[in-house]
Amino acid sequence: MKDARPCSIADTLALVGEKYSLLVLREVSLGATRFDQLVRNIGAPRDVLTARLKRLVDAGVLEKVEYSDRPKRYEYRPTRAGLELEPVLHTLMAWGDRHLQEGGFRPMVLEHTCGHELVPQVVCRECGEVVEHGDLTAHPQTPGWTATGPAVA
Amino acid sequence: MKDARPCSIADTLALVGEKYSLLVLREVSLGATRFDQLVRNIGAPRDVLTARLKRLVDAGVLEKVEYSDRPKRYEYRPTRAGLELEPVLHTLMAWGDRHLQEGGFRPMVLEHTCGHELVPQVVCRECGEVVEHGDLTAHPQTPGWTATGPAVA
DNA sequence: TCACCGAGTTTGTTTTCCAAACCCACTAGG
DNA sequence: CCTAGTGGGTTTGGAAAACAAACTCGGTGA
Repeated sequence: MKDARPCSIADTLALVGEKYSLLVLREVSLGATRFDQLVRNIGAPRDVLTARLKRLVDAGVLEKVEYSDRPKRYEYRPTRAGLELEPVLHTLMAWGDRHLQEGGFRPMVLEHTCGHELVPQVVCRECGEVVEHGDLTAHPQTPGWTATGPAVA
Repeated sequence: MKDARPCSIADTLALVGEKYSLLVLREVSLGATRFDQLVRNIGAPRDVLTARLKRLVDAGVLEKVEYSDRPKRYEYRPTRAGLELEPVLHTLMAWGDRHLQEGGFRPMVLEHTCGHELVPQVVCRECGEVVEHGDLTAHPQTPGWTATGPAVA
């Protein structure tokens, strides 16, 4: 991954894009914050999960909190930054619900305080409109890069 | 990944969550649709990229389009389903811009048709409110599962 | 005393990733 | 004709990561 386009999507994925990392975020958001719960609910190998948790804690997305000494036991809670990844989870869920669940099967429904089932939608903060592909123009800010690739190549 | 929570987030990630897959979507959304462009702009090994493209085509997220016979050459275009993954990219970008780019460095700015820089936000489609963590309640629809794990364990 | 629990760590094997080199069809230049 | 270059891959061989299962450690409860 050298000489690639500088991009905050790639940078974010470098932190939370490894296998299981976003599922860890899903679990801690739902309140399953302990190691064995994570192993069971995600189905990840324990050693891999250990590595992911360490990385997420180091990145400031989770914090390791002692919930018992004697024996020492810890749980993993989402930080503010961690909770702010929920929009990513919601857009992934929305896409899966729309394109993957044949027959309308849904394993989980999130209810919004407004009383309805949550159907997440991305809007422009400025004008409030739903963001469509055709409504966007890319402006590269890195010398040598254009929207479709390196300018000097 | 056996016996894990049934979940459309996990299902979606199983399709597009492997390393580089979402970056491929980023590139084709920006108009870089050819193999060598993808290799250069993403920085992925060619054989891995080949595997990802095949998977994304099989999943119906990309389509392989001939743009020249003699010599046969193909490009990869996002399908409608592929373009509908853009909200995922936008929320990843928003998080990275907010938490990762110290000093305000930005490699790319997306301009919305409203004339402002795009700052993506997830809202509830029903009421239009910005979705916050505390405003959600999970309703499991799978027998044996609750919000925090298996009910029968 | 013995079984059990949570939270990992260790072990040995299977997969995947990776960079570099190579291949093939074709085009352009000399 | 010979050679170089381009686009879109495939092949090769070694390094890294994932995986399941077994094990460890501190402590509890019967």
